[in-house]
Amino acid sequence: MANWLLKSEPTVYSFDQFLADGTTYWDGVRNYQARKNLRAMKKGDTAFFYHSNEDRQVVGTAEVTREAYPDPTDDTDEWVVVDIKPLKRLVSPVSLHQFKMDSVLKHSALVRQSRLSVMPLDPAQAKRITELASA
DNA sequence: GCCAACGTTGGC
DNA sequence: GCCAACGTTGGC
Repeated sequence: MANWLLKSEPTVYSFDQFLADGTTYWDGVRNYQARKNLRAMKKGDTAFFYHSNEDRQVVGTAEVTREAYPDPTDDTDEWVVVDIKPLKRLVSPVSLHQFKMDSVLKHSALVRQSRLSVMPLDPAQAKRITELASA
């Protein structure tokens, strides 16, 4: 089972809204690398939910419930979405600053490729986020 | 609000 | 196919 990180601006779509919705499709991806990652997501995979801009921290987890299918908000049929449902809110959110300070997480795509919105995490990185989140 | 990083577009 | 111009993202 793979681990992913999804970015969202809290003013556009927050984790609170996601919890209220119960499920959502992850739309609006218009970047080839992000699309490649979306297509690689499998049902049952875990995704960490990161608030960009104002918040700049990982605030919760989600599970992939449906693999990539055409983005309903896209007329060109070129882009895809996945369905996800919330798992839980983190006890302690993990900030971008913590990522940069951490010997494992500083190598993650979140730090190295700040503009990528859908990115993979390796097992060590996912484990480390979980550790920090429950501390 | 500014700016760096980076992706896309279009002229040649 | 190259590269300058431009637009967008996201951290600070």
